[in-house]
Amino acid sequence: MQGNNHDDVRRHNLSIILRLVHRGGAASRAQLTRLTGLNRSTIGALVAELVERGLVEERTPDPTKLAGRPSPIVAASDRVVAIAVNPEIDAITVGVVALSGVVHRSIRFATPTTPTVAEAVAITASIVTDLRRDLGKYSIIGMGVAVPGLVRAHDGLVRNAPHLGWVDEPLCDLLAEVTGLPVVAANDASLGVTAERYFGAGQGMTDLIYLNGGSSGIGGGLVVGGVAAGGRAGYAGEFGHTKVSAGCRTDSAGIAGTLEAEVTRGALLDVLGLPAGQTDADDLERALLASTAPAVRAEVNRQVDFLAVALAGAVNILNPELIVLGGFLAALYVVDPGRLTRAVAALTLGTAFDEVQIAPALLGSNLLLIGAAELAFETLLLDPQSESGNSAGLSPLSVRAAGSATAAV
Amino acid sequence: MQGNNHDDVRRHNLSIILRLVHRGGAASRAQLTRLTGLNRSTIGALVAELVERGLVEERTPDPTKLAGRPSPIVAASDRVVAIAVNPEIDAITVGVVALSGVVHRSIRFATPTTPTVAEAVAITASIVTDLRRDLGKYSIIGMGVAVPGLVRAHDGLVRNAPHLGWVDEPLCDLLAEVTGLPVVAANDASLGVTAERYFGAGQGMTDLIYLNGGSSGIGGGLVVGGVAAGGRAGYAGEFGHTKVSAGCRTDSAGIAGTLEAEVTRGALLDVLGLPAGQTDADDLERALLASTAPAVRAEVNRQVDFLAVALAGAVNILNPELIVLGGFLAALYVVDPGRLTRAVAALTLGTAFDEVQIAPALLGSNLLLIGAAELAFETLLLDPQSESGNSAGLSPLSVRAAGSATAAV
DNA sequence: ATGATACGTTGCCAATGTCAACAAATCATC
DNA sequence: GATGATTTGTTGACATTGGCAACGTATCAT
Repeated sequence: MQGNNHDDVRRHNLSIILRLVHRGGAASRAQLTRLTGLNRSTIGALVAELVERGLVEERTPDPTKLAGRPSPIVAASDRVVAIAVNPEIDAITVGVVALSGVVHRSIRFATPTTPTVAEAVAITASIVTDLRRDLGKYSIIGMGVAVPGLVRAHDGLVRNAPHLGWVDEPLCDLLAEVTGLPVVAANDASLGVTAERYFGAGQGMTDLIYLNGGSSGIGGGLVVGGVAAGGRAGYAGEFGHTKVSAGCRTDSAGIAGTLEAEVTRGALLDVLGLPAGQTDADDLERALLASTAPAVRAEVNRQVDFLAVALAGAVNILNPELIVLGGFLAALYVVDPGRLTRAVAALTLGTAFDEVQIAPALLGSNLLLIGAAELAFETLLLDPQSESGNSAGLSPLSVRAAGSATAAV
Repeated sequence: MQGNNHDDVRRHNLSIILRLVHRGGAASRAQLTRLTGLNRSTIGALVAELVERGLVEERTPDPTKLAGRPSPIVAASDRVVAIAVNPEIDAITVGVVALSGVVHRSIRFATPTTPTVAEAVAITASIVTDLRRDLGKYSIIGMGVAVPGLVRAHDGLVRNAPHLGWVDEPLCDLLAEVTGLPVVAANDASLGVTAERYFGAGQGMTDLIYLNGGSSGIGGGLVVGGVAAGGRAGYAGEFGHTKVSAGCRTDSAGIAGTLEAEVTRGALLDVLGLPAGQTDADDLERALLASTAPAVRAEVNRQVDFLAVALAGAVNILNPELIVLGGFLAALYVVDPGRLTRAVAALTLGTAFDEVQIAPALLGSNLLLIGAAELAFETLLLDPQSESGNSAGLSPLSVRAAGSATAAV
């Protein structure tokens, strides 16, 4: 059933070390020795191989104030990068994320209309071509795409992205053909939970669920037993269609009484009297916190109570350590944390589920870029001996536009 | 974070081979070579070690009708056994299950009243003592307990078994002390899904959910991404408390409108006019299939529709390959498969979830024994080099009572 | 400057799976 | 019934890998 090993040992050990410095940040060789349980000499040899492959760099030790020979710091390379892509209804965002976790670039290309697949591919290809010119010294591992819709895990086919109007589009193949890079795609919320799990609110946890509230609905992802759950075909995490009421409001799939039908950003904006277009998640949160209007409070309470039903259902089934809320759901939680916590507790098996925590998402606008890049890195992390990317290009990266700066191209 | 390996290679390979012959049944050495991708000589050496440890046996080849030297058949031992225990409200069932999958014994000890923990331990200890006398030639690996309630994964503490009235009982420790065997416990429904996954309706699947309807409520278990999901503390799978209606009937936890409140065996028996005590799942299924009364049909439809809400919620979140229904839920499904299938489809994201299948549980009365034994075997399967049980006893096992025979002791 | 401590480096060793050559056991054909 | 083809077990040499112990090295404390 499962393959076995001889040189798999090496691959596995290289994989573990690369994962540790990628996800846990830089670590000394001595720390790696303790974390892995491997011998000092082995760690030395393994790190040497990773350095030779250009995947990690060794720095002179930090001043540690401790006796003994200082241990070199091993850090994931800044030069090994993945391209992260996130198509949305009004823009295509392309990011350059390094194995070290640094987001070198984040380019948001606004589109006048909702992009078709062909447009999205063309725009992405154009940005990538420009980036390659700038990214001379960098090694591009591959491309990860965060799609707001159902993505078939098997081949990255976009089965249905309702808000983009994409149905059965071979996005991965198209992007791979145009860019020559290996391309992987997944649902955006599934990537969100990956990002939060490794770099955000869920660090070190093995069982967590993530719900994101966007302008077009509610999606999510889950990690079960340390494994990002995709389900049979990669469609897992559709929390938005959980039935939470007997009401007749319907969601985007035409199902009545679901979480996505009852809990909406639009209803919050309406009751606050805010315009839909220019209000982002932070604005909404501020407005909710500032408002004392009874109508606002009533709507918040109504939505929180429905959210609690969906969360309680998931908690009873999955018994997670942590529930991470993103987008406007985070705002809903922050406005009245006690109400949601109590409502969930009332609907779950009391004492047994006391330990469940709820937290807002930590990663902001970079969430999806980090998640998509992580997807692209996964191949490399699984087998650091595989051909490590193709560094094609000319000049070094200029330093502008680091972080999550937004720039038209 | 994760340990690494040197001799781990051997352990891993031994583990894989033992798993293959345990779960997939006997296989020839040639088949093992293909399945594992290992070399013939390696398979030879590994199998030899397993034979020496008494974990597998080699038989002369079957007549294969093919050219070439016949390959010896490797089969998991019948002599290596686990004790499986399942306390219920009116009986304690103890089974002897071999690594080969054979259920050597199944002993149901009826109790006049709901057993306390002390009684359950005493009864089990007494049966095990008797068994040991009979099981001379057998090697007892350990004991697995299927508990109808919440079991903390960490240490096997029974947090809350409402129908037995057990709260925070260190059942594992008590049984281990009395019998001297390593004891592991888990929720009964979680073990049910394990059994169905390896030996029943879900063979070879990586994403499935299992719901069991018993006289005292609805529990379940899930396998996500090939891993049996326990959740943070092992409480995952409590499907019974999913909210499915706005009604005010309450479940055993006092929550209104849940699956367990609306979908009950009792209501079916009432409408059928059957007595609660003597009707088992098969009787109920027969009665439901035979009845044409409108009231019965109406109640079935009502329950099926509520069941669909809970299943749809789980499907949207988990995107499983298969839903396995056990106990009276299987009866509910079999009476009108189309209705449940259609109702679930209507509440999930159409096309994307078309492939979800629903099936009744395959394993009958042995389900929990097999699941509990699997739990006990897990240690051995993970590391076949660990001390493989203590064969203490005198005379060989008499051949009576194989299969699922029920006998008082 | 000396010692203690902690860590990297080096060479040797043991364990394990692979490989190739050979032997064995079956079937098909004459 | 003998021969060849085919498939598989067996055996011994081999390569790779991590562990280990001894030694060298870099820091801190006195």
